[in-house]
Amino acid sequence: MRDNIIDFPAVTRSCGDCEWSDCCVNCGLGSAKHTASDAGRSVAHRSGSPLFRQGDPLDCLYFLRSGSAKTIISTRAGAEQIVTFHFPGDVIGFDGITSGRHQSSTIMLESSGVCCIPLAKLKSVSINNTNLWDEVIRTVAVEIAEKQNYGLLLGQKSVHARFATFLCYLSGKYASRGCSGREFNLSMSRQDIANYLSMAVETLSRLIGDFQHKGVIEVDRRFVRITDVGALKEMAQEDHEAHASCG
Amino acid sequence: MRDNIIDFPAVTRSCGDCEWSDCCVNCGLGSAKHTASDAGRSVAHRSGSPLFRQGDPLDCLYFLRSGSAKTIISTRAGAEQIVTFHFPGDVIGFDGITSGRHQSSTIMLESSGVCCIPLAKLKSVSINNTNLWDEVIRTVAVEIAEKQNYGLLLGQKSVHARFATFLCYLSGKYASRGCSGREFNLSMSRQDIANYLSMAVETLSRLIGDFQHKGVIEVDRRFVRITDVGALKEMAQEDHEAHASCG
DNA sequence: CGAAGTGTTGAACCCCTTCAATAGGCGTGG
DNA sequence: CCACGCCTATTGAAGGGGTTCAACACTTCG
Repeated sequence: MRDNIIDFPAVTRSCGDCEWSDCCVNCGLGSAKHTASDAGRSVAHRSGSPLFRQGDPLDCLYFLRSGSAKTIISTRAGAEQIVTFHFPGDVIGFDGITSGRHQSSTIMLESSGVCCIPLAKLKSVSINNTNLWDEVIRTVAVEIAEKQNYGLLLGQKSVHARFATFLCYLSGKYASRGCSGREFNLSMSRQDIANYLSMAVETLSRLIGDFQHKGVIEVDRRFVRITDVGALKEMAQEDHEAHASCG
Repeated sequence: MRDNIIDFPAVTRSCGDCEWSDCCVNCGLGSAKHTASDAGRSVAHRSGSPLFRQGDPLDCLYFLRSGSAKTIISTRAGAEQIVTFHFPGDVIGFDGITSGRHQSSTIMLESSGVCCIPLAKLKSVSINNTNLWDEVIRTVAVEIAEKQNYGLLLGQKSVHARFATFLCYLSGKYASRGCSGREFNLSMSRQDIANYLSMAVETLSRLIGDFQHKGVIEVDRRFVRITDVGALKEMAQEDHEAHASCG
């Protein structure tokens, strides 16, 4: 049944065909016309390889063309938290602009294509370029709104609602990229999901079993099919106080 | 002892003397010279009054000149979470730009002065204005980084570390605004703090007692004095695993 | 003063974690 | 092909951090 699934690589953004092409050093449309071979300069990253590490100097943002990634913050105490999952079209690295150093580490979850957007060039181009300016503001506004909802997720929701919200979140991400929002393959491990949702992996395992038992989802390894979208959305709205008793 | 405290009103940003004055409708420096009386158009808000509500149409951002505010998200289930506290110099409302509607509600915590920054004007002015462009990017980058740390706070830290982090956070906010980072008055209630830190008010009460007993802080109603900054910073770094046993 | 709101303290409970053991997938190599 | 080891995932039982419930103290204001 997995044959029907359109994976992200199929919706890869081609170089030069994105909102940021005017300030992209890879496709270089902003400066001069390049040959097709230049497109290859878009850096490919393997699964597990870091795009940048917390503390690294920051002189460019990154546009994720294909694949997926996770962004992690580490505390001095050694605790790590995944604070964002990235999908094609995302721009990564805004958090470190003020200090000039990355405030977090970003690790690829699969083989991915990434374009580099030098900050200096972004600035020089977006001044005088209304469309790019709009895109910058739109991008950061989405990021701020998402991180705000993430705070709500961690702060108010039960583990049940957290997992349901996560599935809805993924579903939306895939759907908005032209893929099926009903069935998809997870690009991250259980460990990553549990960390992102701030719960033990064991709890996540139990939740998956629970959701399957309730007939809301079907899971086979990293493949997920949402069989009852309505019920899932409802579960995502529950908070700590209001638990659904499902006999 | 509270007489020594410099409250935020003392560091109020005067109208026309801020990075955003070029696109401010209140001081209006961006368009034409105004008389002193025009400065009064900066809206004053009373404690408890909403600046905007979740779902309201968004056509301008808000610059907080004086006072303080809290931003809340409500779920359909009725749960509410304070996701940000605002202090003078903060720009409020970015999260709703994409949808054109506010994704959250902002309520004043005390009598405050607010300037309105129309989005359209912000855009038209920041095009071709390098300083304002820098300020916009710097502002959103700080907001993104802060929200990211907030996720880490909720996800990884114990209630102890959460409260310690909050005190360090407030201390930094006051210090960066020219006030004492060692002693200040809280502008928010215990209820607000507990909600922001995702804990019961009873837990917060116990923490305050605990911190005082350990000699790290002195608290008298809304007045806080940090007596051991080093210890506080150390406590802020602890996560769920590593608890300091303090005899 | 009395009522309402805010903050504190005590004790029982519970959601989730932690610890521990088992099962299953996958690459490697015999 | 199967064995072996490593890693990921699942499942069960016990324990703990924080919540919830309840009562009390303090402040504020009409």
